[in-house]
Amino acid sequence: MKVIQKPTNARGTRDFGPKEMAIRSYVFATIKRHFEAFGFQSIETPAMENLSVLTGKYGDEGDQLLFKIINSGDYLSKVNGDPLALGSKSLLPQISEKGLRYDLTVPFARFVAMNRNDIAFPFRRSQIQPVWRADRPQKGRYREFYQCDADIIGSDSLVNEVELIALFQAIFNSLNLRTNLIINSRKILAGIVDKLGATDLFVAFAVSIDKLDKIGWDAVALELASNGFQSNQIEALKKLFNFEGSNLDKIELLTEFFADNALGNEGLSEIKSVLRLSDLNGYDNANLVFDFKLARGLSYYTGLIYEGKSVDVPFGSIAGGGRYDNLTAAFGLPNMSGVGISFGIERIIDVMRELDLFPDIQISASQILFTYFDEAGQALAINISNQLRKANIPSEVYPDIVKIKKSFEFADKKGIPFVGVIGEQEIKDRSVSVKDMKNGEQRVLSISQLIEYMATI
RNA sequence: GCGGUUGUAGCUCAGUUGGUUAGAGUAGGCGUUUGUGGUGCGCUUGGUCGUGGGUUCGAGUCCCAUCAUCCGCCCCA
Repeated sequence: MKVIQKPTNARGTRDFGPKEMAIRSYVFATIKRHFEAFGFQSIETPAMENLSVLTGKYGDEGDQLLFKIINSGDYLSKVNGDPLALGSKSLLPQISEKGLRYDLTVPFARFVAMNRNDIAFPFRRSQIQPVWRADRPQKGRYREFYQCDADIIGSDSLVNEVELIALFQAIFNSLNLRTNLIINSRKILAGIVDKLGATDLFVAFAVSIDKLDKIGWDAVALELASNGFQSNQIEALKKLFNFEGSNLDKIELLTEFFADNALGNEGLSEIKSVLRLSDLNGYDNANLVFDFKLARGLSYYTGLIYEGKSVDVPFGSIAGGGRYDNLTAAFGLPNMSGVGISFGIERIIDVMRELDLFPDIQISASQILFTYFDEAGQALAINISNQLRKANIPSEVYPDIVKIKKSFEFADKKGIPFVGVIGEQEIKDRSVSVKDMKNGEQRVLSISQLIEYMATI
């Protein structure tokens, strides 16, 4: 038969074979373990949401990256007017009412608004599910990827921020990955433009400043100028943003800068509290860095924001989050402040792979493969295999009567560490010849001896 | 959405200024005398050269379009 079509993955998506899954499971399990240790309760939400839930939460850019699902049935027949004349923009709402989730936070906000009466606040929820973005894929960027979210909603205490920082540190400590957790407050950024008398330029300011590390001050200054900043304002910003120093030095600098600016000072005192409470944790490979350049894109953040980065591999951020005060208001539940952090497992894995931090991840497979020469051997193999499984020893039976060499090659290729041979003599004695594939040693064991032996491996 | 890169066997790639039946390594299959794998040796399957047009006596090679890929930008995990 001729293959008409070359099979490929949809753009920006990947398959995960057994080897990748072993790695992924390990990272997922680590994250999950810490989520549970901090008392987060896991939930799941559907892959698709009504577009009304998703749109308008991520800014214009985000809205464009939403995957829309076309309505079922003869969707064109229900369109009001000539579809072609309408144009994509006005046609869209008529032919699509659902979309794939873009992150886990907005669906969570919907969940909270819907279940407000059943939830004990403050609610700690964790959620590990894939999200989809119609982005152009490139290095470290996919169209389908998992997020691992932990949020605390229904409390505006800074203790929650501190807890999430501790969670961040605990996870990367376990993964043995050196990271910086960069923190800032949207209030500080807002305070800065306030102080300069450029309050309405906040968004342009945040976007440009965020790029400072990447493109350098001169390019940022140009961008600021083209966005309407005056040269004296840019001079003032230059002084702030070219400053180098410790967390405390930066706080000192800003204290002076803000003077009587209420918003800026509020942000600053939040940072101070968080730093003070977090200093007690004592994790040494997850540094806490206050950096008032950090802006972050998602438009719903209102207070403290964070971003985790690998120290050794520059790869964009591998975790991020912040406080959002009004997210559930869009779903009819006002005054519900929340704070969350999201771990980008795809990038964490990419970074760890780069650093070769997966030393002895075992691909799960059977511990022993049974092979035989005839139907009597086959029956005994099935029987013994089931006895082993009852003792929690993964095992499998080679499905065919073949040259024994073949089944040994199979075990070798699959990484099964033991092969049990059941021939005439073994059937008579109800025993198994067990070969250790690593060193080639072979011994004859009774069934009960085999179970005992395999259990000690 | 914008700019660039690359598309030849399952995978990694070669293919000389367009010239006969398109190559290698690796993976796969068979064998190496039949109750024993990893290295060796021998044989072997497998490609309408991303797709569709065009130029030419002749196209894997040149031109156009299209799709996919990877890398930047925007934005983001």
